[in-house]
Amino acid sequence: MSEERSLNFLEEIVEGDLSTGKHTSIHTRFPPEPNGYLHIGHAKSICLNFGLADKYGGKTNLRFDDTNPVTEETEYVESIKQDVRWLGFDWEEEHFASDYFDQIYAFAINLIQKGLAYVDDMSAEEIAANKGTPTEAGKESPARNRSIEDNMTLFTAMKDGKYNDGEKVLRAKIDMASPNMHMRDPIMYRIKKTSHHRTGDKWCIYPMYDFAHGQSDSIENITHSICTLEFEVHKPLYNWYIEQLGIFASHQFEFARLNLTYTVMSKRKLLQLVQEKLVDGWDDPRMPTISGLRRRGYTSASIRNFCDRIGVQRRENIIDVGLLEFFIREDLNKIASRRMVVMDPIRLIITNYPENQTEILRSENNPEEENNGGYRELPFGRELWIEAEDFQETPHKKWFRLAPEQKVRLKSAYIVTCTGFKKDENGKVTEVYCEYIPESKSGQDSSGIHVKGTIHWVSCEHACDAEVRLYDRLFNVENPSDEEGDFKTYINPTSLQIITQAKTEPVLLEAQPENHFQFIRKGYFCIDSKYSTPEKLVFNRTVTLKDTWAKESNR
RNA sequence: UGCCCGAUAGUAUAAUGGUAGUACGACAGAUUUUGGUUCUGUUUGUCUUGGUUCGAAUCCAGGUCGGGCAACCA
Repeated sequence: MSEERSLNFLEEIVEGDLSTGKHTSIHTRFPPEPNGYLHIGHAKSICLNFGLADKYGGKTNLRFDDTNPVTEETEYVESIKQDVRWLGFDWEEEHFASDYFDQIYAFAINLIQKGLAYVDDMSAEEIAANKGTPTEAGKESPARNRSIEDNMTLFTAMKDGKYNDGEKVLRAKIDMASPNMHMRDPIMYRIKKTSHHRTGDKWCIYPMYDFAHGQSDSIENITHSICTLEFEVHKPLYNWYIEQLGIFASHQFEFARLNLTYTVMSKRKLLQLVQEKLVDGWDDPRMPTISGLRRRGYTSASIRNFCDRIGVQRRENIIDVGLLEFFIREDLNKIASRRMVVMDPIRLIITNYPENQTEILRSENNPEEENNGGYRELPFGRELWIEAEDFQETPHKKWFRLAPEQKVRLKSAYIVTCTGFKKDENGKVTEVYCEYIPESKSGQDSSGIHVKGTIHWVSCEHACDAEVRLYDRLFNVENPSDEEGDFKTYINPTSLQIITQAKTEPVLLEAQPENHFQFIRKGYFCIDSKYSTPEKLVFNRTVTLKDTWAKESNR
């Protein structure tokens, strides 16, 4: 089934480690900080970590990197778990860095007793000032040569809450002249008298990322600790702690994070959009979050396929958001039920069709499926809603929809010939008149007439009203973070268009939140899980159909 | 101006010293009761300069360009 693919660099590393016997099995982990919602960039990491373990018969843990109580919340923990599951992955073990606080504390004591850590009393500003610059060595703190006994006493006092935030820190004694800034006596522990979402007020000192992450990996026997490129400079420190502590040697490997055109991906920026109410929450369908994509109508399979296709490398990249759209169209084309919905309705009156007559026609659910995915019933009558844009008074040269005297097929119904139209006082066409050809009925057409155009329609008498939300990219520049000034000035003002009076065929009343639809000739849609009610349906457009006519007509 | 990383069509991604291939996009055509889908074809690329070699996208050296690093964030 699966095509033959060459190995990515992480797979090569894993295969190497397995074949040399360095490891007999592999263990990865996905380590989000619960301070925001997961986005498509995390999906790449999730697919990587779970995919790698799965491919080589290993295991993957879910671990929450919750070492900073100021930013973390249980709400985020729950959403992260839901999103990982929705993406189709199940973790081996669930952990929290906070579960290891006792052990990490013991690691700190261990380093103090080896003379490799000391309590510093300088302020944050002083420490920064003494750190030097990338081209200049830092200065050693006067506290650096405190005795082990003093350090023990002071660190215990820190833990016991004898000091306020910022008064003391525990630092590793490494090298203030290192060319790697992270090795210049990095901070291991800081005081934060803040309640933690899991440990409450048990602790008032919390380990820094660097003094928690590698140790957590080690405790869980993670063999391959995969993270993004910006952590590359942390690796020497990651290794230093593990070495000095003499614990299981996990190894860190870095890959380039995902960037998408017309999208921002940093949690900080996404949080801003949410807090400043520029979007409707983390799950706004325009957000690149997993929950946003889900609400928009993306399938988890399409996201997995996307992540698989973009691969993994160590070079910076920005991927065309069109590729994501390709994968969702590919998936939805196979599974979405076809329905007819008119978004900008005008009346089409079939003058030679009997008044008060209704016919029940049938139409295939999905021509891509076996047996057309079954059929649904479609009421047809003398007056129909059609799209205003499907009629042109003076047609474009390659136009093959409705125009005076032109013929068109009404999808799954009859061929009609346009005989006239009516305009209102503003010159807008409000009604189009036509005559139908009784012998041209869909499925039993004996008319011998072939038309180029087919349009969708909904019976006026049977139509249901619905709200339809059309989404476009959130930003109108390719790389908002690259532009001058505030990224928010590049928000696309028309990224959400709400159509309140769309006309739908009656079977859509049965639509369920998990259903995917193709509104014929319009795009893929789903029920909005947040605002749709049985009384008032609200649909989200997942993505448009490819539209070669739009290109042609714009020439 | 220190350290680290990277550079293959428009965007991604292969080729692991031996024919630069694939996907998306773009363009053209065929099919089509969705201007959708499907099918066919076309198009565009190894950052640069040297070196090693019978042979270099691949190895080496210099350059150029891009990214990261100076939070008591992760």
